[in-house]
Amino acid sequence: MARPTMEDVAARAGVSRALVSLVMRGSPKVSERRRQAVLDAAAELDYAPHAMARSLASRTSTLLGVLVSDLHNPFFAEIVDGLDEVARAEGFELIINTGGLDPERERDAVGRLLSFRPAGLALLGAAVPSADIADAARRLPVVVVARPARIARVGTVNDDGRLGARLAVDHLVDVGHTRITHFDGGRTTEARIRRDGYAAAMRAHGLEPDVIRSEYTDAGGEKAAARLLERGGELPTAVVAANDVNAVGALSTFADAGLAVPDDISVVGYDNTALSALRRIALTTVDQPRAEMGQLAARALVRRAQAGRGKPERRLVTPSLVVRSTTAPPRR
Amino acid sequence: MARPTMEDVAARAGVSRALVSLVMRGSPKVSERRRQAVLDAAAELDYAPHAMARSLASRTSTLLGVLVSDLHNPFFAEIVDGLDEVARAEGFELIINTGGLDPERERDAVGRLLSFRPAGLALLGAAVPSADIADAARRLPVVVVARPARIARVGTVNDDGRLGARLAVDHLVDVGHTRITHFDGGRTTEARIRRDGYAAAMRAHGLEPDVIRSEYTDAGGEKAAARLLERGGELPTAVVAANDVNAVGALSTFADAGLAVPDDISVVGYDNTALSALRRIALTTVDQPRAEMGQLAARALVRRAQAGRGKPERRLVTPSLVVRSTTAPPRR
DNA sequence: ATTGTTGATTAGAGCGCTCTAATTTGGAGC
DNA sequence: GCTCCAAATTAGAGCGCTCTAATCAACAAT
Repeated sequence: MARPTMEDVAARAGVSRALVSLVMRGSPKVSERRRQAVLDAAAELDYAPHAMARSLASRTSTLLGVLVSDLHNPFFAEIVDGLDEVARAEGFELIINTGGLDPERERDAVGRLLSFRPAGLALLGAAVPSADIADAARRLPVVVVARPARIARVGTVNDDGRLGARLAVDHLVDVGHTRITHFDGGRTTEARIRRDGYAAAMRAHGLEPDVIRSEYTDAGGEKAAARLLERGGELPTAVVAANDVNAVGALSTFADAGLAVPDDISVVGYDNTALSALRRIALTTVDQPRAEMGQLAARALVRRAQAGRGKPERRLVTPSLVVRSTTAPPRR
Repeated sequence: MARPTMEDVAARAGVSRALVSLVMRGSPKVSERRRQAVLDAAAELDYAPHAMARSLASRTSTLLGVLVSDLHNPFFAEIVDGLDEVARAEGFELIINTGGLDPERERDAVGRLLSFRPAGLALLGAAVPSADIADAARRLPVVVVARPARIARVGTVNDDGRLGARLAVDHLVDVGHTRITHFDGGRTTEARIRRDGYAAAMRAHGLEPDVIRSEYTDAGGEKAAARLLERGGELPTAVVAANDVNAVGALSTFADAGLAVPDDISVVGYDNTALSALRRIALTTVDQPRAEMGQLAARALVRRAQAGRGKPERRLVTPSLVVRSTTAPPRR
C-alpha cells in the first residue's frame, strides 16, 4: 500500500535523491548512464512522483480549478471537454466543483478550489458574486466563460450574442419573414445581449421587435409559446428562441396546437447542442463553438500561469448559423 | 500574491503554529480565548489552509479521482453530479479526467490522477484495461460505475440491465405486442447483459427473440431501423432500443418511412436521459437512477477511504420503467 | 508549600519533493 | 603527473502543514 518515494529509487539506483528528481523532470544535465539506472530502478519499484509534494516544493501547480454552474447541461459539459483537452496537452489536471447557480454555495466551492492553490480558475456560467471573483483574480489567473463580465484582471470567453441573434433574424428575413418574435432567456447578461441583438437586427430591417419573456428551459419554451398563442391577434411566422431546449419546448406546444413547423411557423434555437442535431428535432440554430470556448479558456489560464504576469484577455468567439429543418419561407 | 501561511497567523495571534493547526481543524482541546485570537488573526490576514500541504503532512487526501469516458454524454454527466453531491457533503473534491474510451489514453489519465494520491478513484464507463484497474485497486479504493466488471478489490455500481430489459419487454407484451425486436448496444458487457435480459424475457413469454446489432448512438439507431425496414418480411410491432439516443435515431428513420409511432410501431429507450423527457420526444424508457449511482459510488469510496480497509461492494441499482408516448397497443 | 493531575500549548521532526549552492568527476591541455 | 574547467552530482534547507511527545499552567488535594 505504501508507495515508494524518491528516496527509495535513489537508494536502489545508487544515486542521490536530487539526481532522481532531475531525471523525473527530464533534465538534460544527467548522464545517460545514470538516467538509465534511475529509470530502471523507478520501473522496478513502480515509482511515480507524488504530484502534491512536487507542487508544494516547487511552489507551482498543475491543477486548474473549474466551477461549473451545471454540469448536467450539455452546453457546459462540452466546454469542460474543451478545457480538458487543452489541460491534458499542457500537463494540467482539472479539479471540478459544481455551483448550481446558488451564489452562497458557489462562493464556498470557489474557496475549496482555491485551497488547493491551483494554477488558474475557470468559472463556467457561474453566479459567483463579482466581488469574490475580483478577490480571486488578485491571487491567480481567472477566466469567466459564458457569462459576459467586466471585472479587473479577469479574462472572459463568450460568444458574440449580439451577432448570434442577428444571424437568426437575418436568416428568417432572408427567407421572407417579417413577423418574428423572440422568446428571451430572462435576466442574465447573456440573455440581455441576445435580446438587444435581436431588437437591433429587427430594426435594421425596419421590423418591429416583439419579445416574450422566457427562460433557458424546455418548460420555459412551452410556456412562452402558449402565451404567444393565447395572446390573440396575428401570430408571428417565426420565433427566435432563447436557446435549444427552449426551442424544443416551443416546438412541442406548437405541435399540440396543430401548428406545423416550419410551414405555419419557423423556429430558430441557440447553442447547437447535440439535441438540435437529432434528426427527429433537426433544429435550425445558432452554433456556439463550445469546445473552442473551453480551449480558449484553458489556454488563457495556462499562458498566464506560466508567464507569471500577463493581462487577461476578453475573447469573443463567433457564432454561426446552422440551418436545419425548422425554418422555411412563410406560407403566404 | 503570496498568501499568508500558518506561521503568519501564529505570529499575529501570538501563539504557536501547532495551535493554529488545531484551531483550523476544529479541535476541541483549544481554549476559547485562544481560538478567538487565532480566528481573528486568520480573518485579518485572509488566511486559508493550504490543502496540499495539509494533505502531504497528514498523509491523507480529500481528492477523489474521477475518470469519465465521455463527459459530453449526459448520462455520465449526471453520474458526476451525484458524485459531486456526496463529495461536497463529505468534504472531498473531484479531480476529473476524460478518457474518450481510448484504452491508452485512459491508462495515462489514471496514472495522472493517481499521481495526486487521491483518497479514491471512480471509473465511469471507462475502457481502462482490467489489469490496470486491479493494479490501482491495490493502492486505493476503486469503484467502477456503469460497467459490469469483476475485479479483485474493485467495487462496482451498475443498474440491473437484465431486469431493465425485462421491464421493457414485459410492458410491450402487456399492451399486446408479440413481435418485438431489440437493437443492441454492441460489444460491451453492459450491452450483452441487456441483450441477454431481452432474450430471456422474450422466451419467458414464449416469444422468439430478434436482435439487430447496433450501438449506443443516434446514427446507430437510424441504421438499425433502416436495416429492419430493408430486411423485408413482416415488421415487428415494437422495438426495444439500446438506449435513448439509439431510440431517437430509430424514431427518425421510422418517421421518414411513414411509420407512425406508436400506432404502427412502438419504441422503448433506455436510460431516461433528459432527452427522453422532452415532450417533443416523450420516449417510453427504462430509467437508470444516475444520480443515485454517482452517490453510491462516492459513498463507497469515502467509506473505504475512512475505514482504512473494507471490502468493496458490488451494488446493483434497480431500473424502472417510465411510460410516455412511444408505446401503445399494436394495431390489429 | 508540595504534589498530582488534567487540560492547554508548543517544540521539533518529518511528509516527498525541488532548488540553490557547493562539491566531485573526468577529461583536455600542458 | 598536474592544473583547470565544464559537466555531473549531491548536500541540505525549506515548501506549509500535521503529529507525537514533551512542556507548561492552573488549580485541587494533601
